[in-house]
Amino acid sequence: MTNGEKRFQEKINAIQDTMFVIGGKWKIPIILSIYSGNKRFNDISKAIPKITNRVLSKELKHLEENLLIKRTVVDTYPVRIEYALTDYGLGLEEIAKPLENWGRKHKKKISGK
Amino acid sequence: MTNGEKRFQEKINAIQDTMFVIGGKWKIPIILSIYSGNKRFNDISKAIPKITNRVLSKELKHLEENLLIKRTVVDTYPVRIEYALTDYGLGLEEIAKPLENWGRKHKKKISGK
DNA sequence: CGGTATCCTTGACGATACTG
DNA sequence: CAGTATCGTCAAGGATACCG
Repeated sequence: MTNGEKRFQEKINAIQDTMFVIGGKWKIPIILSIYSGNKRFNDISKAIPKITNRVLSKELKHLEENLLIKRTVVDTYPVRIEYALTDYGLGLEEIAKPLENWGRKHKKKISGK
Repeated sequence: MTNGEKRFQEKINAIQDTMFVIGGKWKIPIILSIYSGNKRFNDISKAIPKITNRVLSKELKHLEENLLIKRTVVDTYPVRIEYALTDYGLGLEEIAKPLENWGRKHKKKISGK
């Protein structure tokens, strides 16, 4: 494998790693929902049209495992569960912004303007 | 729907549009492969470990429909087919870079360094 | 060389019901 | 309130063979 090919493979791997973490239909919406102030399971759920409990639950776990969000049990009675972005999770802004900008541009382009 | 909610939905839509175009397992590798100099079907194929003809064929069509690449029939004998990024496709750099950078950071983070 | 055709597997996602 | 459990669907992707 040449040097160029090696750098090429590393690029691909890095991007596919990112895709694994934030890819799929729901991860970014969930992150944005929490980012915009929703803390509790049902609040996040309501903010995202059409997501089901089952899927939300799984995605939250995935995001927690990847250190992007933190789940906290607030010790009131009855207990509340709160989700929050970690500092690390806030770093996603760095990629969310470009993705959003590109999407807006693309829509115009494809719709023929 | 409040104003904040509306902006939130627009953000999500823009990002999901982007994901639709470049999401999935192979689109970015294919784009990078062409970007790095591969023009012909079998060259692109060889540069990307494990991709099958069927999948590559479908993805190339998808990318062409979204105006990111251009397919040209070169009139030699026998004819050659050449793929190239469009100017518009080159604009993907704007999102590929952040995705790559974030992926590298994330790998370190998760592997515990 | 540049693909199609067929068939198959898997995993993401959905619907609905239920629970501590 | 914050999820699980169960069952079902569907599309992305894979394996292999073949074609003009």
